[in-house]
Amino acid sequence: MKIYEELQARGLLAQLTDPEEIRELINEGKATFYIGFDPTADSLHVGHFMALCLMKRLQEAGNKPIALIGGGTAMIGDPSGRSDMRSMMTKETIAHNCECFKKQMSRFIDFSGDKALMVNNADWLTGLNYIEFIRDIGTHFSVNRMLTAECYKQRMEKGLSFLEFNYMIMQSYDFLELYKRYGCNMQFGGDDQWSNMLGGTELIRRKLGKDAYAMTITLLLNSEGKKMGKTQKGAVWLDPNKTSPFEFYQYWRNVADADVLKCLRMLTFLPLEQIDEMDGWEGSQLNEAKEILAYELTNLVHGEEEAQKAKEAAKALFAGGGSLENMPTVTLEESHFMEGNIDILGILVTAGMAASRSEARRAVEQGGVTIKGEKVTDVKKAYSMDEIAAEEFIVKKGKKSFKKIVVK
RNA sequence: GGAUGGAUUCCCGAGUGGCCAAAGGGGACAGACUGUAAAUCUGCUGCAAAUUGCUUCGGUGGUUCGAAUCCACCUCCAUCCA
Repeated sequence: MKIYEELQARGLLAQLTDPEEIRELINEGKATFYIGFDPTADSLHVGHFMALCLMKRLQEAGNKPIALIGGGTAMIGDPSGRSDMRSMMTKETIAHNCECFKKQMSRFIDFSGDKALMVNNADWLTGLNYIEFIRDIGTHFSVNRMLTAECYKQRMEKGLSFLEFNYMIMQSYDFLELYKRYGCNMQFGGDDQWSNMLGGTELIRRKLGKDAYAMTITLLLNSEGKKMGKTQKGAVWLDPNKTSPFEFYQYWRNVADADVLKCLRMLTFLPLEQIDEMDGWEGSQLNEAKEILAYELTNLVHGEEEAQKAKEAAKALFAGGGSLENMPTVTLEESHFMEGNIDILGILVTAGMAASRSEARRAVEQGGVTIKGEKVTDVKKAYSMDEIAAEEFIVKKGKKSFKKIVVK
């Protein structure tokens, strides 16, 4: 099975400008393609992960990826899929984020030799001369047409600033620039980028008379139609300091039944035959598929050792047995204790399991807190330093939140 | 530049002088049921030394015994006119 067919079978392809041409291009390994990443945070998240996997897959098939970091476009902000304006970021923040992105990407993509490139569009965008630019590029864009694009339509109701309106033009210009500099003939992106991407292919045609292609990746939505990789607390990050491998593992361990197979197909590198076998699984057997999914993804992002640890910890907590070694641990310092004691509310707050003492109090009052297997009913219950240090001090809040407490 | 409408807690949204830490819904959290799923039901949802105290309704001042609510100025947003 060639790469194009594989991508299709995994359900990754959404929209393509020219399916036949693209198929030939990537199957022959003749594509030089780019994917843009806006450095809006200091870590990549699950949404980017899909794009990275795609780059990896295509690179393995002999194509050349360019990772474009949007240091320039980040200063504008993409209005696609947003109902309100982005808050503006400072140049310093953007520069910092770009650095973080670079580090993380190197884990997935082989940048050695000439196999892949990483460039920053700030290199060509920040120096642009306004008059020259609008004469040169602006003439090729019809406002009437731009307004019919889906990404702007949504914003017509809420309001759209001229700044953001320019995003599409900037992104199109990126494509043109990459085509000229590196012979980049294809762009990939999330499905919400479609109209921005088409802008680029058209600009290249008008400006250079050449063909370029665009292809979008299916957005990973859960069965409720919401973007996956987001929790209430924010995105699921790839940076272990922002989302620990254990949390990362748990996120995938807990996906809804309806989403497991889709995730396996779209996110993992497991052979399709193996995934197809799981397709018939139901009930508790489907639970195993979730374990596989969680393990595979943690392995990809954090490595085998971390994946194994997360799996062990999960087993220990939920199924009994397994090792308690690798459970997320919180270390208390002497300053956390008042006269040698710390109360239950203090433990919950310090461990990050409750945002405030009030919240912790509620959890205890409702019978949601267990320590060393025993339910805590007294809000005022306190523990001494020795008690905590003596044996495995496991705090459980609710069904899925566990922390091991140790004393420094 | 002019006219009008608006800004309320995580989100949507009610509240036009005390009965307001602020209705209702969503979400989150906790409990029951379960498979670490979904659905359903129940509780809960500003903070704290907790039958009490403190801080919140875009911002700053003011009126009042008392202001989310009235007044002045400011900031931001939307719609229409230019």
